[in-house]
Amino acid sequence: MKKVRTRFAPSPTGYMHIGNLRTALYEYLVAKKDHGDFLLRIEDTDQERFVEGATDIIYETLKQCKLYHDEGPDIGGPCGPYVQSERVHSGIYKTYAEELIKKGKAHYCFCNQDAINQQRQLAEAKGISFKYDDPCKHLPMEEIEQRIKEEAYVIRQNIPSTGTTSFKDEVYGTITVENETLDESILLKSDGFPTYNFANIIDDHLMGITHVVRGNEYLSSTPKYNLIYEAFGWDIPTYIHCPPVMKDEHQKLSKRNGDASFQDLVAKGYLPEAILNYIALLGWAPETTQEIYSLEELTQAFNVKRIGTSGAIFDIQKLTWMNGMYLRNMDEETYYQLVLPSLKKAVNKDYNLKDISKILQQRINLLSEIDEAVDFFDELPSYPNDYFINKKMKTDEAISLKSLQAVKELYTSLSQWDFNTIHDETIALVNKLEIKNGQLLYPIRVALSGKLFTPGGSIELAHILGKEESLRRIDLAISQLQSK
RNA sequence: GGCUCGUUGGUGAAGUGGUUUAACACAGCGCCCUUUCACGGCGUCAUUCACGGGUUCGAAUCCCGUACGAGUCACCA
Repeated sequence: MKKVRTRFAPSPTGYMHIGNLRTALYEYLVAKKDHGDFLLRIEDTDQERFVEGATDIIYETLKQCKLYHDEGPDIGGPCGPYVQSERVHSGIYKTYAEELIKKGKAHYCFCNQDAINQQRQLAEAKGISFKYDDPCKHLPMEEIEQRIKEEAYVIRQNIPSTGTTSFKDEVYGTITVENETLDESILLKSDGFPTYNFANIIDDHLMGITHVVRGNEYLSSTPKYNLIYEAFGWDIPTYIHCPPVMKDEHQKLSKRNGDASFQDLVAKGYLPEAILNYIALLGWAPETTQEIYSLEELTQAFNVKRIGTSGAIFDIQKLTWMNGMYLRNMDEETYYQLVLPSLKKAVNKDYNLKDISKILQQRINLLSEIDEAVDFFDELPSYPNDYFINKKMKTDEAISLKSLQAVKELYTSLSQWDFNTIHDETIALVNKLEIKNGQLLYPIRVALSGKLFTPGGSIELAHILGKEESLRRIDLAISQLQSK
């Protein structure tokens, strides 16, 4: 059995799309499940679409996701170079294209591009299907030899006009098409660069790729690939076509529509691990009901047979939930280190950031929520007296005022300010006043934070804020309630 | 338009002829717990698997057709 080798072959045209990342993930998983190799190849055969810096984004994304490749442009390997534009210089694509011509499976074409497009448009306008019947196929040998010296030309694939071509896909099953429906597409462009389709075949073969994982938009061109593999007598790789990741039921998720890229999500406070975990589940279902997976666990659990066939809509709400799960499941110290930079930015006064981190951990889904969640530490926001009214807690302004006055007295009398003392004394006060917990604690929390929602409860907040600041805020609340 | 693929709840999905009166999760709703929200717990949310036929004692599961959707038909990948 040959060693499994997969490749992620993106074009450096901008940000990393979610669908692209998922393909990379699946490629990684397919390889690693069988202890195979995962390679990175940059497909930059379209010189017009090349975007500066896009390659770095690819490296950076793979690194952040811990999808480490075994061979690639940045780390080398036995099948280099791993950038197609560099491979072009060695002339391999041209050599193979010419070999195909010798085998009678391809031909030179001197046709004018605009003329063909005109024909196509004409046919489309008439509503009839267009298939280009290339006159160059029938050119005499002498004429061809003469013209390739002086004219620009492309090399086109020859497709048999009869018969069918079938291929087996691991997720979609066996697909058969009539050869006559296949176009004789260009293999080598007039600038000497191969088209994606051709470069792909040559490189996959030369790099020993055993499993091709890609989007299902390639389903219809796969028969043409096979014709070429067969012409060369090469092994056909195992195909794994994946369903698309959708934005809604009609549109695919794409950067062009302004949909979130991996980078956007990270910037919004999503963890790479959570993003990866979530997208693994878009179009693939594990055998058990487990949903939270580390990359290692995914590698174990992954099974190509369980990739679905219909498009999956990207649900940001579920990702958000999952991100929260990751945050909550972290150990305290890891979480603290993670949020420390944001915390330092958001809290400038001298509070115990570790304590703040602790109360924050259980209540946040996104890193980007931190700023707003802890803004009241530095400065008490102004708030309306309505905040003291809560039906469920059975509090209103009058009860709150009374409670706060009692708390003021209690807090003033406390000689110790550790969490347990505050907790025990506060609860004792509740019992003494014969009221509900919420009737005392809810007003305290509002007074201390000036907010309806806070990380942590009133006792945690009082503890973190300190005696002096807590009393100051309670005083403010009392006078605000009295002045009404 | 031709060809190819797809269609289980708002979303991701399980399910491959009977044990499914369709799992699980997100979202929603309701309740409980709790010092608020959250977290956690519990309950509820598809009598039905796009639709119509057929095969079968029995179908979401097999077959055919229809509808709808997507992909592809570039010197883009």
